[in-house]
Amino acid sequence: MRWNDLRSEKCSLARTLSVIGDRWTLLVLREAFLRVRRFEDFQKNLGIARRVLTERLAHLVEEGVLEKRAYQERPVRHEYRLTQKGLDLYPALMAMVNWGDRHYADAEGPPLIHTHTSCGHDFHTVTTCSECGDVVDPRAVRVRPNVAS
Amino acid sequence: MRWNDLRSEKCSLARTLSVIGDRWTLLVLREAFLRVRRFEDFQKNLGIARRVLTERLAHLVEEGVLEKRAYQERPVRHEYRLTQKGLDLYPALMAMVNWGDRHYADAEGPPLIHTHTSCGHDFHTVTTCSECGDVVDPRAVRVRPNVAS
DNA sequence: TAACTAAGTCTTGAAACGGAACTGAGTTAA
DNA sequence: TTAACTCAGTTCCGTTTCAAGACTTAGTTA
Repeated sequence: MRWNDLRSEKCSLARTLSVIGDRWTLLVLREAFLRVRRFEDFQKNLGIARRVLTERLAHLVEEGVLEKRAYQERPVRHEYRLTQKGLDLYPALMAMVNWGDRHYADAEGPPLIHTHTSCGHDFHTVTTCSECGDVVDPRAVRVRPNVAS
Repeated sequence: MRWNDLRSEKCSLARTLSVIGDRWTLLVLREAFLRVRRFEDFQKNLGIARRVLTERLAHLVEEGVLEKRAYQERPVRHEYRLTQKGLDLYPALMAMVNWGDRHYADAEGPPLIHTHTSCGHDFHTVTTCSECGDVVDPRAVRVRPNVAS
């Protein structure tokens, strides 16, 4: 299976992976969530090959995850900002951060502390059921194909 | 940056990606969550190159995400099962599935329907704050380095 | 005029991948 | 009791992608 085939799979995970499913893209998005916006800054922070960065940014723009806009003319310089669709990836990123925090933190604890400004506390994300609000245990989930589709 | 360097980054996302950060690994885990356990079944369902599958399964076993156990002797045959650490990846997988459902579903809706057996409803996951229980908006989060670490 | 900056593009050798054939231990069918 | 089959890999080879670093372009500052 090739990258482009992923997009046409009847699977939302595969479709998501066709957009963000490689290591560099996720790290680019990490930087974007940390408010990095410029090519040079992405490149310096990540040590990514410039050609690969060019290609990944273009792909994310094409998919509507990032928006490219000029922040000055003469010379024209662009920045890359998360769109709403990009912000919607936050739960996925945070779920991975949480897993890393839980299973790969060193003795001093996780590398970053997250504060929820609306309640004022340091926090981590919790994955709950949209219907009953309880924490979701994967063993309590059954899956069936959507017959309509 | 090479794959192995990711592991030693002071970033939980990078560390997580060093384990599950490539397209095939995530698809292998999708199958595992759908209760696939055998080499041949992973291979057939995914169309993955056998060498790549061998390598990914070994890596996931090494990291403690999957457990390899014999399900018969004579001839010895093994199966791969999610460990608790593997099950802990459920929020990450589901967050990606949700994003795909939201942004890439076709007219008939998402490919799969998930039912929460403990409340009986079809559902999707919601990412909430561990402290106040509200849905987390990324714009309401501030991040700081863990000074202890 | 010279150095500098941002945002790329180009080149080259190394690593990873896809596809398909091959292996080996044991089992079932003729 | 040989032939075909199954599962779980391993090997080989040509193609694709990647890493690293040099080069380019448009305009700015010293």
